[in-house]
Amino acid sequence: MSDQKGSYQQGPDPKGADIPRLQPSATVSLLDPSKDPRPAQGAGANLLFLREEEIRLAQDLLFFAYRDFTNAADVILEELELGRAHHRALHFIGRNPGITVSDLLTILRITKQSLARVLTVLMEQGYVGQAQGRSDRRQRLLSLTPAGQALERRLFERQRERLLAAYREAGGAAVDGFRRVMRGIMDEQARAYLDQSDPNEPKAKRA
Amino acid sequence: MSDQKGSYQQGPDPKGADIPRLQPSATVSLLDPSKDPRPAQGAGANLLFLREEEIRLAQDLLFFAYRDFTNAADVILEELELGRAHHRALHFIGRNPGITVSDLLTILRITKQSLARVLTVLMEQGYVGQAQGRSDRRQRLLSLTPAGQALERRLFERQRERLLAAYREAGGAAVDGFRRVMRGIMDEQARAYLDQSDPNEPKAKRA
DNA sequence: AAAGTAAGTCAACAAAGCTGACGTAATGCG
DNA sequence: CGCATTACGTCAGCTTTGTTGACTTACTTT
Repeated sequence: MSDQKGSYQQGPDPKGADIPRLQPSATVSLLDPSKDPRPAQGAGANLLFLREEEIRLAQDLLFFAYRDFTNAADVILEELELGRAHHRALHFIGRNPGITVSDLLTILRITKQSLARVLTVLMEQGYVGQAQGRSDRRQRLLSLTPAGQALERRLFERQRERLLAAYREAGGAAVDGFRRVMRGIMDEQARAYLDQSDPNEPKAKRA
Repeated sequence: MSDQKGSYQQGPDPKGADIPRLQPSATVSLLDPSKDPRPAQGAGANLLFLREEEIRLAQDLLFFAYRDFTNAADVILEELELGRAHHRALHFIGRNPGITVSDLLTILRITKQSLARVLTVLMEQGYVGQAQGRSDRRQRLLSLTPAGQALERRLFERQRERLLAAYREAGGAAVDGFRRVMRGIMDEQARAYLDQSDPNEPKAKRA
């Protein structure tokens, strides 16, 4: 532990080289509880503390959670010389077998040319297969080959571990809250996609 | 507890506009409930459905929520010819005034060279200022100028709207769950950073 | 005085977006 | 039928943001 980062010297440093422990002065000034503008309202039972700091914390949460979650699969991707873009395509094709190219584009919100780059590789390597649309033969219906399913599963397992641990730690009620908030953050379009994609949630089953 | 988000009607086809409505057959086959491997465990009232589908849903949630959340600030960034990387730097400098370059690097997990690129612009445009470290004069302590604070606030407001709406919709309990799960997803290092950064939260961890 | 550390910088390269311009089937409609 | 439209593919070039590697310049530490 020869290298003390910065000029802080306080207590037992848990891990020499990881966490930037910022100057307490700086940090504290930012979060000074004495200037907590929280109004002392006594309305409903579960009132929200919609202070600025709460929102800023959420920004942090999204950044770190997303970063580390996506990162979980990188080890595998690297050894196969694939990138995250490939993983994303694999994921959504796996979740929507028989999806058309244009539908996939709409989900990913990237251009045809960007998708082509990853799709070409995935097909060349035998992870994704095409089939001509039955009703519209211009369409190319995408799906995972057995190899693609296997790869997707390997990638999935890595992320699953993380999620599982987080879910266990947080508890079932928290998981429900997590889902609700995440849904609320995304666009209406994405919410609609999820509703339609998961026949469990929308209790409207059809034939 | 289940949030009945209303059902979508199958009426006119979703052409062009937004959501790719996938072939029901394809979707359903993926989510066949008949092969639900959910174990009949009895660990308390709120047992978790740790089925595969739940985890895969979370993958979707993270993708869409992160995408749309970060996207919220893009309009402003674009007119200033800045990118998301600039926003990230601005955010973390704003949240940690007086942060050193190396601490910022640790938080962002990028290289010095990558950071230099955005930091140079931010300083040239007068959004970020430097100060020599007092105890260690090699350090450059970064902080937002008034202009930087103003810009950061503009960006913040856009994201805030989204979060606020999501928080209101989901309710206070859900927000707490959201935070817990998000914390659980990220690395220990990131959790430690958050704990140390926010003197409110850090309490006895994990029961 | 020597070694190590914080920060800056040049140069080259990679991943994954983007726009623009076309080409080719297949579909749909007047 | 014939022509416009649509779904998909592809070439070419550019942008953003990340990476290595190789130094340099100040300080600090030993």
